[in-house]
Amino acid sequence: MDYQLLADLLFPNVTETPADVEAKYPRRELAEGAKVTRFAPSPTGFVHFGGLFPSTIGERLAHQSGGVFYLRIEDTDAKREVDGAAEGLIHTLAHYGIHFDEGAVIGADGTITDKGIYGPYRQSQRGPIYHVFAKQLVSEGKAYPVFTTKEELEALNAVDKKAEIKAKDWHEDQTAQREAMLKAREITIDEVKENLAAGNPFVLRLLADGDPEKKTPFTDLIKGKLEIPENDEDFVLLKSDGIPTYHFAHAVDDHLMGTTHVIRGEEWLPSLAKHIMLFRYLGFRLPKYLHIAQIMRLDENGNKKKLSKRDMGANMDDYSRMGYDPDCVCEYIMTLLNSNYEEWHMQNADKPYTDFPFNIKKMSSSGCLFDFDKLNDVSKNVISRMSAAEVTEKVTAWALQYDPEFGAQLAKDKAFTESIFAIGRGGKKPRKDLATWADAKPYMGFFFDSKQIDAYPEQFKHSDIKAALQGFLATYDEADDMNTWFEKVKAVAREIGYCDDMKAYKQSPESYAGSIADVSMFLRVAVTGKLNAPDLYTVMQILGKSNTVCRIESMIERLD
RNA sequence: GGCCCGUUGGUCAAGCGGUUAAGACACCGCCCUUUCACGGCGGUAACAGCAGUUCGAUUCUGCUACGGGUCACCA
Repeated sequence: MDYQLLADLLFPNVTETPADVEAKYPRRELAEGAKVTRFAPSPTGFVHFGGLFPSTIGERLAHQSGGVFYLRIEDTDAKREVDGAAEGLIHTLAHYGIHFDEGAVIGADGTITDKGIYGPYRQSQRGPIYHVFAKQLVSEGKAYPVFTTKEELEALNAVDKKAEIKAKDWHEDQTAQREAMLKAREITIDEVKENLAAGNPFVLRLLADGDPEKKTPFTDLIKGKLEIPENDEDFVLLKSDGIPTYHFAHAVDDHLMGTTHVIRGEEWLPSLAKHIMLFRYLGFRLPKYLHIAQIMRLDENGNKKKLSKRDMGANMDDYSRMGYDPDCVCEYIMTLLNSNYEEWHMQNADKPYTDFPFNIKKMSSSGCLFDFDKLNDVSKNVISRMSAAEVTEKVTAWALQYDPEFGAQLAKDKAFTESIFAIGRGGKKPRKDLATWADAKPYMGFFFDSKQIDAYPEQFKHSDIKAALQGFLATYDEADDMNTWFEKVKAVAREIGYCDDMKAYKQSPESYAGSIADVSMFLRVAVTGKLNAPDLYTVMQILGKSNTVCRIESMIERLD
């Protein structure tokens, strides 16, 4: 077989050599140890949690080492592509603080443009580059074409691959595939000419020389030492439309773009042998690999399942809707990525997570379950450290978008709103009431809306409650300091025969009708409408005298 | 079904041949406290199983079980 002739027949228009292409993409000049990483999504939908994970790792590794982090759009499957998905991906990533030095970026006009000299950064625009290397492989006898008629191709595209594969008898199918593959390898120049003349499309397959009985030792930066069987499958390099498969694009692009570390999900582990073979065939140096474990969820039977796009907590845009701050989500991701992050953070509470010395060795090799409890806890901590002004701004912005009525109330008097969020904030032990911005309304909505009122516990006589409320109003003075205010509440308690000292009350609760705690509760419900609320004195101060008195008076009326 | 990866409390996880097997979340109890939140103290709870190597295995090896992934002209 004259391979050069075959190559010319298959790729008559390709005149460049690999060396020509290499010359256009010079090696990056980077400091020792600098890592070049990338995020390479296919634009088939929104960013999901499992995608933010590797991109965070890539961003950290690159930027922490003085390297480059770039975005490459893997749009080699036109059938699955979703309009606008690429733009959405970039926006969502930016929302979570993931910024790219290079690659496909949103230009000033809102459309995607290339930034950097290693482009194009959209694989659909790199066709000619792939063909140069494909031709090279053919000319070396390392790849060969497999023709189909257009009718066969249509039939192929019509079947539901997933369903078909699931129903397969594996053994039988693999034997048949193997036979077909071996037969296809024996194509002759004449057959190629005939097919070409007939206008039949072809796929280009790699001629695999591996023996699966032989294992190649391989070290993955996360999984550690692995043994992978050599590849013996003549996998597809170029699809019949001339577009490369993931495998081929991965090898060519990551080589030309100078990727030093490939970060991807562990579902790629089974095809690693293919990639190793491809890099060898092409004479490329293999990058380092980090195969990260999948994020899991619990299915209805209690089994772990890969967190898929439709699951609760998968779509990153849902987190915005639920009111999670991106900083909180990033923080949570860091705790999942590096087990020592929390410890570091406790000692460096004032530093941003980007100061954390991210370490590949600390990454877990097994998949973790997504845990909202933990996310909420992390969020509460992050938010508790924010200033009242920051919380005000963020809650308002969130509410304006997702709860406009509430948002308008918050925005109406910014200083008032901020004074509410200032309660218990700023000290050594700040309150932790909010995990999400959506928690704000149940927490402090009573400042704006006095219609929701909790019922008083049944054991208290309305006459007592009423007497307490009236007694309080009789001496209430907004100018009182907290101690004076509380002394007055105590006096009210005594007047209605309740104990004004908790220690004494606990000694013999049966001696009293109730305690100072109950009197406080009478007032709290009247003022806030709730059994539980932040410090009552402060609430009254913020609410102001007329509001406070008005609420108590209307409660007195209700009790009549 | 073949191949690959994984398995420490409910969850996330330290550990890297000798430990009373950390810590965080969740849960429970107590304390603080006019409620809540915060904070403090304490508690329940784990090395999947079986062999082997070893003076000694959570740690090394093998097998089994369970879980996950993959086997497309998808990524």
